[in-house]
Amino acid sequence: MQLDLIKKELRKVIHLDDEMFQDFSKLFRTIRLEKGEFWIKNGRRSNYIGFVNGGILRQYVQQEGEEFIQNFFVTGDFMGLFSRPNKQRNESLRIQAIEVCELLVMPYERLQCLIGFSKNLEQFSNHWQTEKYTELDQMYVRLLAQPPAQRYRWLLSHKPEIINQVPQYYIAQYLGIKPETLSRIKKRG
Amino acid sequence: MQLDLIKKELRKVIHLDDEMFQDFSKLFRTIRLEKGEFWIKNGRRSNYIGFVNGGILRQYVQQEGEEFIQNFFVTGDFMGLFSRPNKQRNESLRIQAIEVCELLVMPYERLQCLIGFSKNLEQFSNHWQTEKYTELDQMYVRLLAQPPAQRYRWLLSHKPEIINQVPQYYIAQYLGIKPETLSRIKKRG
DNA sequence: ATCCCTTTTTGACTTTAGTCAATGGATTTG
DNA sequence: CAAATCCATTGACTAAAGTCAAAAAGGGAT
Repeated sequence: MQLDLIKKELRKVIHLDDEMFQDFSKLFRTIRLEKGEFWIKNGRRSNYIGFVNGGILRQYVQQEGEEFIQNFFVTGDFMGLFSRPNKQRNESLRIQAIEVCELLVMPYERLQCLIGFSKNLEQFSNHWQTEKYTELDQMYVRLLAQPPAQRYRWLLSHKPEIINQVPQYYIAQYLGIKPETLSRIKKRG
Repeated sequence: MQLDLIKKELRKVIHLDDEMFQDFSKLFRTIRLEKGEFWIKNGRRSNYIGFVNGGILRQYVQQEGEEFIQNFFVTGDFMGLFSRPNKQRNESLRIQAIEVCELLVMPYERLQCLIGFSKNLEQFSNHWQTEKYTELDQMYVRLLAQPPAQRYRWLLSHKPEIINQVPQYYIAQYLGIKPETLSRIKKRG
């Protein structure tokens, strides 16, 4: 099990000595998702939090036959830090591997338990909740205030890795436009 | 100071006996905002959390001369439960009283301190963070997936109090459309 | 390389929301 | 009360994105 990446990501946020990380890492296990497989299906909330150790996933909902992407998870992201205490799950929510992915997963309850023991992990949880909220809030304003072409330019300059790794019709679903429109935006510049 | 409402709202979420509430309530003070006054201006994050004891406010950003409303706060809402640990503040964020408002406010640090002592208040904080995140997430999907007319109908059936208390051009700013368009939507039904 | 399948691009046309300007209603102010 | 102001509505027009269908471009597999 390759744990350098998650250690590095955790250490961006909290102090975590090797011994603590040792304890922490014992609770993880690795799973592999093939392209097209789901981590979450039909809004069924996962009992696990997950760390993307490699690959890329999309979180989307289906409405009237169309798919709308809320978020991408790329290598180095944590998934599910918010999903747990959330009662009103969305039936159509799915998280799907866009390409082969390796995830490190841990039952949510265990994280809760660890957090109970360690002030550092509580920081970690708080940090990520706030982080995710802020991110969503900013995306919201973008969607509300900016026309498609600007949203695309933002994505281009702030998340180039997504544009490189993901088919264009997914990008379109993320930007809230049709693939044809995205194609035309790219053409105009 | 009229505290029945906040007590009721708190008790929806956590167990809080009269003695605890007594302690808690000592830390609040009341402020009155006239119509048009700001609780937060230029993204300057407030050191206070606030409870709307009466009235209604709008949270909005300005971009290229236009205003976009992210959220309304109505009687019974808490404000600022997320704002604290948030470094990258948005310069143009404002929260403004749409009509005369009465707020109960408390320094954020004191809440933090109380949370340190009381497991219940930690629950409270967690509950609200999750609540707010979920709400925003659902609004996001609505904005991404639904056309203006559907978004209006949703507002009509789920937040009628907003439609009743707020001028239509604010509703339009909230729905991401122009007032003229909203007018036409209403006409068609 | 060719074939097949998927994705992207392109074109013509339709639908939808935005823009600008004018009108009408309601409320406030002198 | 009339004048002024603010907001909502309406109409004619423009701009933007969606739709549908076809063509072009990639990307594997054999």
